[in-house]
Amino acid sequence: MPAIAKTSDTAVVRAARKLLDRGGPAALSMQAVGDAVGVRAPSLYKRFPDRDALVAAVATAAAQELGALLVAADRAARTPRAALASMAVAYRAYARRSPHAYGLLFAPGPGPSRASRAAAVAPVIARLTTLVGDKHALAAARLLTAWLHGFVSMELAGAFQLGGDVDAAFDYGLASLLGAVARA
Amino acid sequence: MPAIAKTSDTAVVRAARKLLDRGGPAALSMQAVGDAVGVRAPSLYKRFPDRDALVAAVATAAAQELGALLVAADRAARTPRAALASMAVAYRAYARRSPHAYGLLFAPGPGPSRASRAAAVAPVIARLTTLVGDKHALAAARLLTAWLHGFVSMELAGAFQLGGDVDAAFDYGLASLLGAVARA
DNA sequence: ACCTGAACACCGTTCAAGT
DNA sequence: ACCTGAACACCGTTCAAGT
Repeated sequence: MPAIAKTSDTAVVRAARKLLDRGGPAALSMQAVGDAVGVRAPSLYKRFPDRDALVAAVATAAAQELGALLVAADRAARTPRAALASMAVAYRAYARRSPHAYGLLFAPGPGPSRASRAAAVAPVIARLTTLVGDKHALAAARLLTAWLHGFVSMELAGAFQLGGDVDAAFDYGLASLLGAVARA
Repeated sequence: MPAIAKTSDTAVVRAARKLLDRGGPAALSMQAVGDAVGVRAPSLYKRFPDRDALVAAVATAAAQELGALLVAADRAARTPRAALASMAVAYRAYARRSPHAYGLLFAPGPGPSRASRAAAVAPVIARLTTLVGDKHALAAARLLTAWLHGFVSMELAGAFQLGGDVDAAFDYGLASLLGAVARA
């Protein structure tokens, strides 16, 4: 009874992510993932209880990836305000670069683990704490992250159809919000 | 060749919406919709080219429904600022009452018609025009609607997991934004 | 003009059987 | 311990045949 593993959890998640990036959620089928890692679909159920669990693992990896990018953007900035602006730009860039993976983060259905989602927002909360104080940091973080998520998901959905400069709208929104929270 | 129609476009959309409300997108299957209107699934293709088109029709109806609620909230208010606050509350209430229908409005995949989506936001833009002037109305509308959409979709996804009062965070965000746009 | 049953290709998932 | 083929129930969709 040798029991040779032909693949691994991480290889499965990586393959699933690639299929998602290339073709959206519908392309992430158990059969396609199995093909990509050289295994039949039923074998995947030894690693993940069902498709939702696999999708959730992809979402968790995406949340970690985004969190790492925000940390990097935060570190490269010199003032709290510049750090928040830099994280906002990095956030939007990630969503535009990986729209399907981003779409998993706050969608109904299988989502990232609580820990990974909390970790993704942690650097934003940390900066806001130094900027507005403990008392308002959480509410301010929710204001900023809600706007960020709403803006990029509307942008990805093509909901900004009334013309005008979308980049300018992003800058306007960011400046308004940073001004508003600094004043709180 | 009598050709008796057993159902109608509006009855199909209504049945699809009910299935969506009750069981989410997965419950909106062509077979279930056919059962609900007393017809076999293939007959639905005489009315809608495919499932996405039917879902888009449900999304369009939802956008019109939300737009009408915003207009009503707007009309009941006495000042531009009160009207905006009232529309924001009505917007959130709609999303919480009909989360699956709301989820269609800005999601990837089949969405509402451009006209219906524009109509849903029109009362917000109108109020902002009187409040901040033509020049900033569009950017201000995008700030407000992006925050609204982000807030309610994060709330629906259960993304506010760090505790605190979510209602208070909504009020804080709304007050901050109304202050920010009034100042612009 | 609309409805139907039969068929096709594709899902996710279970499970007994292999090594 | 992991992998497989076969099977099941369910999809969306097409199409020839009915009235």
